[in-house]
Amino acid sequence: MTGAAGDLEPTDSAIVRELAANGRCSFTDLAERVGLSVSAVHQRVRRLEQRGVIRGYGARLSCEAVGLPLTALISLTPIDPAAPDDYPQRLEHIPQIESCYSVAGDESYVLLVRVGTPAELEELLRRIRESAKVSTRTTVVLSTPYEGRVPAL
Amino acid sequence: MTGAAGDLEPTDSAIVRELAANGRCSFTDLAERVGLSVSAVHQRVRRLEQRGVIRGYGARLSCEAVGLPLTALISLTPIDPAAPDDYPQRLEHIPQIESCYSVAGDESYVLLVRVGTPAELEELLRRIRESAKVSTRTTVVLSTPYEGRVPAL
DNA sequence: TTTGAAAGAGCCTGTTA
DNA sequence: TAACAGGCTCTTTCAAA
Repeated sequence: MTGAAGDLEPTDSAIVRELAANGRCSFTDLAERVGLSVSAVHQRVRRLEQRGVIRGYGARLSCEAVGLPLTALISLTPIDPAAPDDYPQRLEHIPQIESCYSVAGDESYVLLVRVGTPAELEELLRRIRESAKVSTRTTVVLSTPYEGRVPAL
Repeated sequence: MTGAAGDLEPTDSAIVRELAANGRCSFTDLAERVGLSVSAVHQRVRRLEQRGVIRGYGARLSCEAVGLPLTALISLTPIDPAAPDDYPQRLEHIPQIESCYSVAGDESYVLLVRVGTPAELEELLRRIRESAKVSTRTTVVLSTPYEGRVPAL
């Protein structure tokens, strides 16, 4: 199946797919691949950006090559169930936290973190527990067969 | 290669940081921000790409806007412990799987998946169990306070 | 490794259909 | 909306230091 294109036109969908895979693709190439004029593509991309469909562009980095070879998933459980639920904000300042998901289940949040060494992970856990008053359960990532694949729109 | 942790030069580090945040940044802007000539920056970026530090570029998409509002984390446990461990390959063809992590702990893998509806999640789980001969434990993501933040190099 | 220059390619606005 | 045409910026490659 081609997947759910959501409320996206076929042309917009093609543009988004192309840019997701190839973020630095020129408008000229883009135009060729989706079969439109350059200015028409240009206009559509701007609209996709303004509508928030495209939130920005980024380089895909090799975590290892960049000094962050250790990835972990950290599940958070509030210690005081009566405390206000502002955990994401309390943790936002910690740069090692790449993603923060609010989840259904036994635990309240799952964090994806990147560090250089086990010692740094230990220190990070200490900071997380301290900053957010939570208990943590950590799942260390041993390897990453694939990650951040482009969705099939 | 050598790829050890922070063996990234300050200048390369600045370039990588800038491109991670701003993937479509022009070489001219990049040169200004890191204080180098355009051609020097150009050369360094090419080298970072060849060394695999920069693996590519992509548009950051809004999953909701793109028709994939439902995210889940799926933990995998092999049914037959004697079976060969080729689960990632067996699942690779399923486009709804964005990331696949091999993890330490009770379970063997954690998948991050994106679908449009609960029904699609149900169907996806069926396919995963079938394709990989695993049992699954699914954690539904209720909201995403933040995701894919740029690492602090 | 960096620089500056120069040719080509691509970007992007305003205008027309 | 989409195409076109313009002026202008950016990319990319060179020789040189």
